[in-house]
Amino acid sequence: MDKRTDYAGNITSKYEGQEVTLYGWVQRVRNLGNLVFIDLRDREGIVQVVVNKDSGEKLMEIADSLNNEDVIEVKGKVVKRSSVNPEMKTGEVEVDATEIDVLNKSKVPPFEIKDDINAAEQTRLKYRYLDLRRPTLQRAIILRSKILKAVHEYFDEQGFIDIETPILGKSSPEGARDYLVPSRIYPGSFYALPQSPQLFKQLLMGAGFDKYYQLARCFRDEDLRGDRQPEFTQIDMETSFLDEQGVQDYTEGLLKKIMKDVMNIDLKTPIKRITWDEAMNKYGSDKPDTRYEMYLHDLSPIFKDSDFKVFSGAIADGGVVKGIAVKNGAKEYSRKKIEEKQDYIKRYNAKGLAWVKYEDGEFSGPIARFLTDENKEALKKEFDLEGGELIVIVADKWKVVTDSLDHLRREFAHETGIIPEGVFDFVWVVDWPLFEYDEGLGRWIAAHHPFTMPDDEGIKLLDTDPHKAHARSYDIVMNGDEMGGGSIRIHKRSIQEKMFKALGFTKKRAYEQFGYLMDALDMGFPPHAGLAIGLDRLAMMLAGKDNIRDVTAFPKNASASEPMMHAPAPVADKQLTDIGIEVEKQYEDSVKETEQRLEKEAQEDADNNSTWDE
RNA sequence: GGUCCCUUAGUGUAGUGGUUAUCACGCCUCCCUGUCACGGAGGAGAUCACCGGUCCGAAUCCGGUAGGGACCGCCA
Repeated sequence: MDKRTDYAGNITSKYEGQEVTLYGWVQRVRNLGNLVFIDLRDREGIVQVVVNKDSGEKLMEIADSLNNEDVIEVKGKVVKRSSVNPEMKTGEVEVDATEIDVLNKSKVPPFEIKDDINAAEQTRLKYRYLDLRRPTLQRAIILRSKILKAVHEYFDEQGFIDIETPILGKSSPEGARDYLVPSRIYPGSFYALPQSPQLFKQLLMGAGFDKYYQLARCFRDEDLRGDRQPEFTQIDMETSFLDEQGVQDYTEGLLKKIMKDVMNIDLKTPIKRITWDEAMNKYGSDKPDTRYEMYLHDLSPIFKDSDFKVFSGAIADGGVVKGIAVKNGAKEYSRKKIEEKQDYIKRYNAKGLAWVKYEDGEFSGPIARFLTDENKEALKKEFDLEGGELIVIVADKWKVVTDSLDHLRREFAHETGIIPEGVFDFVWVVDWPLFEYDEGLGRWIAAHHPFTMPDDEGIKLLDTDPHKAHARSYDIVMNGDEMGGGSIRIHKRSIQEKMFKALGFTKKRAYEQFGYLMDALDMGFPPHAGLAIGLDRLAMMLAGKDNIRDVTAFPKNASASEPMMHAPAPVADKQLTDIGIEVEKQYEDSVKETEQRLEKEAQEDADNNSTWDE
């Protein structure tokens, strides 16, 4: 293969007059009879190749025979175009071809390789290598690579040491479900893939490495979402002898570099801070979108004695009444539209959505008649009403109210177009509770993880009233999405033991699970703290995508399967025998079905496409 | 574990009981020397996901299965 002069997408006027050799894919052929234009595409962009009858009959024949996605080598001279295309980076020039070699023909692809397609997720994933040819995905994957580069550079500059931790680890019942890996040598025993390298990185502090970082693969066997994959990458860091401020400074330095190197944006630091309490009260969320206001207002004082039992009753039952005012929402939202939202928030267990409109000095809507003059004045004052607002109110248990209004706030903001574009608004959420109550399990669990240091007051509370304790933890949030989080860790055995006790561990179980950690803490373990940033989500936000799959080269679909290679898939009986595992009877049928489906697909593929003569 | 939704040429879609199953892009053939979402003329391409039921008649209604999507739970 001859040496490529440059990427097709880089052939600008600086190559004018030069003979060039290019490789790439045929994006499009425009055949005008005795004049043929070929758009040649590679990862950097597109350049126009031109062939006409002066180029010779043979070249015309080749040009005429080209199909989309054929891979070709083009030699030719870069010349000025007679008509410039200002839309293209390479639009001032074109390549007057002297030679075109077809390196590999392409069948007609299942979808076109261009940005504005909307092929089904399934099809895109099945032909992922084609999907990844699309410029928008190439840009996203390249952007991700730039983030990785900035991360490595930053931590190296700051004296951090990149240390790999095991992928085959030990299962721990805390937190998310583990992916288990059966052991052949110890049939019946299992490794677990790490949910995060949490304990390893702490132990590395114990080992004296002082500043650690890693681009760590993490695995969680939980249901997927648009922003959640079963395997993902964390930008993981841990430091010794630093408090919150120290870790946050490093984080801000990192984010500043990423924003500059990748986006060419100067991130202002220090990043503002908001307490967890304030975030919950003003935004209804522990990951507040701070790009716009539309705050939640506590209306409980206004309605606690109201004749409207929905409100006063909720308060009497220990709940709250909160609302948001949507500017210009009165005209925008019909009764029907509001009722759709009411239906939606039922999934957060909301019983209903109360609403009033304020227009021309008058309140209207279904609950307007319950409002006393005093209520009306109070609402005007509370929301600083100007006219034209839609006010929506939820009265319920605190959690239901915040969940519902968080959702509504985001949706109203989106729909009324008040979210500024191109803004990356970071905020630290600090002063978290140490524990949260898990309704499902019916017990208290660690809000962050069990190795998080309580604040000074919290350490005292561990003995008396642990669930009121606050944690020395912090999350970094951007545009309403959690980017990362971390904490000061516990570095003393006594506190760690109290923590396990408060979480309902028995001494026996704590030592079975984490004895090695507590032993380590007793042997000169330094105070330490750290943080992890979710790389995938950060890349997704910076790439302007709304789905994490678009910044992951080979993602799983929403049902945690991968339609190209077909993972997960049944394995040979011999493999199961080796590890001493038997598939339960109840799953035999579905395993067989899957096997048959995969076999059939492979057979059809071979029948239709194979060149293999048997 | 739960709720809701989807499945019609290669792709995206229209189609609410009787149609020759709609349209666009793509594909194929021919014409065309300045296109760049080229243009023009013509053409091929769909057992309407699968199985069963209701009906004189089903892409359409009902039930089931499979595959897929969104969300709640779960997950930081």
